[in-house]
Amino acid sequence: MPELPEVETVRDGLDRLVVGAVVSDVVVFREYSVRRHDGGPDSFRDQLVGRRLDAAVRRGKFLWLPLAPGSTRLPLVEPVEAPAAALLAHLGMSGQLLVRGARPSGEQGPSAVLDAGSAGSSDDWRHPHLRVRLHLTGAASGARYLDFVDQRTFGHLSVQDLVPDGADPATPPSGLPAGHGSDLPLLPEPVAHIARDLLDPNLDLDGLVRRVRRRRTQIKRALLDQTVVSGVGNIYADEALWRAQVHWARPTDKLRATDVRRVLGSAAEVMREALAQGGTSFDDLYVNVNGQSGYFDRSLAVYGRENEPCRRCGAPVRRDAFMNRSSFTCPVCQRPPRALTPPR
DNA sequence: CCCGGATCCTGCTGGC
DNA sequence: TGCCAGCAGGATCCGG
Repeated sequence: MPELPEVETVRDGLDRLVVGAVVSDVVVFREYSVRRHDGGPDSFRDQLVGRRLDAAVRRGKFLWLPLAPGSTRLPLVEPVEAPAAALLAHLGMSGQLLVRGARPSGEQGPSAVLDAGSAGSSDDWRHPHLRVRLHLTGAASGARYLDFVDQRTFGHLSVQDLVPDGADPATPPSGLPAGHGSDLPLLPEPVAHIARDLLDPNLDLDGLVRRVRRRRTQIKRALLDQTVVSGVGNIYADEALWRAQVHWARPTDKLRATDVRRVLGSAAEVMREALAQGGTSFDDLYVNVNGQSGYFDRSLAVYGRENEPCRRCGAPVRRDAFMNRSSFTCPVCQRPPRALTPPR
């Protein structure tokens, strides 16, 4: 499932392969995939055709490509005006953004084969779950299509106005890694209420610890609340809590600051490790822009490992129902709160 | 404002 | 073999 490391992997691929390209056409195969766009598929197309994809930016699990007036000519001078709109993407639980037709380049290493899934077929090959296709011109990589593929359709694309950061208007100055975007003062409107993520260089960690401890909920709920801290999903939440040896049901307002800090640090750590391995995938639902899977699932300590031995103490991993999904814990390493001592 | 549960959707899996 | 319930889950909506 795409969480922060997977989305960042995609962002990096888009940055390298489609930024600078101009959208020459848009085909929406499934209207539901642009349901968050105000005006529907026709408006979505109208607002993209002729515009240049100017950057690839991410916050948490949201990803966007700011739009600029289209010109296939390489700009000699940076545009004076900031883009007023962006193509916004959320991958949901099965969304993929696949770049097709790009030429391999020496710098891209083994990820440079960009036609995964289309070997032997024509350039117009369509994935069975293709929902939206952007036709591109002028990409330095040679990319011809940007395909939004999404089996379970929780993901979506839209064009959104860029607005000031609602939760954090006093944005620190720039000088940050290019492309990350935390130095950009404007966000797509649906992202304005999303908190900074744990890999954001401008994250206020002390403020986040205080904010978590002010809440009256369970620690895992706080971790999954994208208005508190973004980018963490069910998988990395369980992995982070296991590393920090904190049970998911512990009440936030009774946790020590040092424990909250350790949980957040573990989450950042596990996501950095996953990112270094190209993200997590259990099947082919998550892939990078080239259609290749990450390998982090081989490193998971508890998620999806019910009844298998804890990698730290050997006790069988326990699965609990949680928020209409699952939580995986080591019953020995992660002591449950007294109020919730589980049966058995 | 804060919290938590229901809901959207598709395809695969497992039980009978 | 076939059918259907259950499951996966991020963000949003809505009721308390």
